[in-house]
Amino acid sequence: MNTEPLLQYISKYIDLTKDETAILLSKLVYRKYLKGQYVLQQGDVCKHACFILSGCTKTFYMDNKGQEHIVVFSIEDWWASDVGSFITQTPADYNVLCLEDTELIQFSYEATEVLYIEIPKLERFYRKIIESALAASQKRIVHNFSLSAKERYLIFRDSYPKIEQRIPQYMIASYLGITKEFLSKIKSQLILEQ
Amino acid sequence: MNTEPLLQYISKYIDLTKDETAILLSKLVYRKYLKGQYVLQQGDVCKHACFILSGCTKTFYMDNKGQEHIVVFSIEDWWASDVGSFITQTPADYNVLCLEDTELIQFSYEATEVLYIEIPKLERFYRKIIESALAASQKRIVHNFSLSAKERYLIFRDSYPKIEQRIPQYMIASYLGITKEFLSKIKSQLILEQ
DNA sequence: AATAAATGTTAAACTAGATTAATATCATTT
DNA sequence: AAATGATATTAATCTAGTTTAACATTTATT
Repeated sequence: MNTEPLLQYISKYIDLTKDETAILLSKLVYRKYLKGQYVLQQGDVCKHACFILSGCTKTFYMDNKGQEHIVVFSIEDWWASDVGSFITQTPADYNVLCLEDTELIQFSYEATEVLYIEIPKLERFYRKIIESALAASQKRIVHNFSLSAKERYLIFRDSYPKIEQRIPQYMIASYLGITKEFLSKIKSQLILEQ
Repeated sequence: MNTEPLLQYISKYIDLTKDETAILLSKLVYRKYLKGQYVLQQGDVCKHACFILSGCTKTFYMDNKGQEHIVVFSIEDWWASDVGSFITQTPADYNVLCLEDTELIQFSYEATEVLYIEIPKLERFYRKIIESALAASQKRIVHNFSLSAKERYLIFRDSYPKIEQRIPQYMIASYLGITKEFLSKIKSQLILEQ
């Protein structure tokens, strides 16, 4: 497995010695999924936090009316998992599905528990990642309340230009919390405006 | 200051020795606010993570149309701060205002940095808290998309029965992301139904 | 190249929730 | 007990976003 992207990523937060790096890598598992495969299905326990090397996933929730709601898209150098399920080892609320062939590195729950003890620094690393994810999540709640669908779309487009091009429009609508028809309307409006 | 509630709370996640507890307490500051006072104002840097001993705060965001959006209510045994601002030490997006006279324990940013080094176990403690907060925040995003205002109100009422009684209805409406008039309508509907 | 499958657009009718505005209730102060 | 300010209700009108349904376009498959 190509561990460079992960080590690079970790080094932004903490410094690992050679020995520590060796321990870390010995606990990790490489896994490749094909487009259309599930990394996690709601109802199953999320046994791995996954660091994406290549490809793209959507994390979504299927409500009791059978409607799909996309929580987040994940691409290279980011994570895919159901945090709630992973930390409590209880059934997941979310599905993680590959939108492209996807290579990732799995941190199993057991491995993280051991790693936190063997390399306490990793607590700090993981804490920092989760802190930023929480800040982003809270900002999204506020945006959903205070901004119109059009404003939210513009922010999404600016924040994730790379993602927009790789993903069908109806999924972006689901991420924004609107229908595909309405997103289509917004886009044609934007074209008229400029 | 009465440190019992905090120590009790921490002990749910990690075990501290007497020495560690002493170090921890030596870095903390007790602070009392009156009803109506700000613990944090948007634009200021969030210099403290605050553990609430008594009282109640609202964390809210004032949008550019002058509208207030409540992100969270915090009471005894919970935290109040702007995580994003605190971890990056950049200006806050949120305000934290006391809805009652409020006693709290301040963890300054500098103190937490020192404490993480002196008592590495605290990384684990804080990581776990943040993880649950993230899981809760993600669940809220999905709820806001997939549930009607009425369903969201019922979930709020069930999840935070203690909070509902202490807080004016128009603030609960703001937390739910609806107008006070519409919440009023929902409540009268619920009365008719039963 | 032809067909099927997936994705995107348009427009009309509809609804959850917002806005406005008037009135009612409750708590606090004088 | 009257008066003030804060909170809550009700009803009419309005709008952002949904639903339904028909059609258009792009992509993948044979």
